[in-house]
Amino acid sequence: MNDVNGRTRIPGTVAYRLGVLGAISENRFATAIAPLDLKPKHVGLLAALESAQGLSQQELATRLGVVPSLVVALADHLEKLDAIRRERDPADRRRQTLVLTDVGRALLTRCEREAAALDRALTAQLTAAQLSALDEVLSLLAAEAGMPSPR
Amino acid sequence: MNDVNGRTRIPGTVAYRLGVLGAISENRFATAIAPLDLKPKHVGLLAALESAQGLSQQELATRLGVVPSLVVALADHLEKLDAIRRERDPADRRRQTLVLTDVGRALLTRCEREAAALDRALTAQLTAAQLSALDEVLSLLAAEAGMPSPR
DNA sequence: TATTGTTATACTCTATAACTATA
DNA sequence: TATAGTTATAGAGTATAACAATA
Repeated sequence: MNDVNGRTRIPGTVAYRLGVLGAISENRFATAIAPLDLKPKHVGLLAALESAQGLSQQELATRLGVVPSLVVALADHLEKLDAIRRERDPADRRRQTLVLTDVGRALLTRCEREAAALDRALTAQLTAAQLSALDEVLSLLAAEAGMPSPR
Repeated sequence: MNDVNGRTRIPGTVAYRLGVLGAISENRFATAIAPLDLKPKHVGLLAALESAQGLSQQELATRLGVVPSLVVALADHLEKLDAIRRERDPADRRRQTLVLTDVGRALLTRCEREAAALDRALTAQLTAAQLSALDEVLSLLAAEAGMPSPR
């Protein structure tokens, strides 16, 4: 597919194109949510919390594929926005359980709308068949890449 | 496609998945070429130079979608590796034309092999039909995203 | 006066490692 | 002694802005 005369041109590789496209997608999403004072990683944390309320920061770190100290920074910011609350686990007072507040849920909803709009713009030229092929292929690639998932 | 009960879940969006997948791809490529003392952006510059020899640093900055001062840093490093040479344009002595050396071409070839191997690993589970659908869809997405291309 | 390349500087993101408090 | 979270620190990467040389 990318080979010409047995040579693979870098800009034609799936890896290269995914990298560039991914950076553009993330940039656009970051721009869209900037007015909410959120960055993509914050949204990842909120989404992870929504699907599994009351995770500890360590668990979050694993799910998001980041280092625990980064979760601290993300949680600090989200707490300042009243989007989450930290609650001590009574059973083990070292652990802090993060819970989504109403404000956090509302923020997440607004982010979802932005993401949906971005998706529409991005996939505007795709037929329904191409769209479902994309969905399928992204899932296969994600599995192959061992993509950490907040789901 | 990503909507459940009229709600778009962030982790299901094309934008989100492209972002994560792109970051993973870039990381893997970065790891693969680290022994060559190169980063993905260096390879992007080499690839751009190969398809259009003798570009100025300004032109490169535009093609790569980065700021001119970053091209200086990338070119400094590549020059130290003897992968490129800077040549003053005799017609306009402010301009410096970057040219790929034999060392640079050899490095690029090794990067191409790494990229090809990465692609094989990434797309191992895809059928031929899915692979060509992916190719097509990536091109459409790239066009829609206004992806800067070193080609 | 405008443009090319460079340098100086600063900012964002994230990781590593040391530290505190609980266990 | 081990673990959850935090803090302090540092590094990579990249942008902005001031500057020098040339047009």
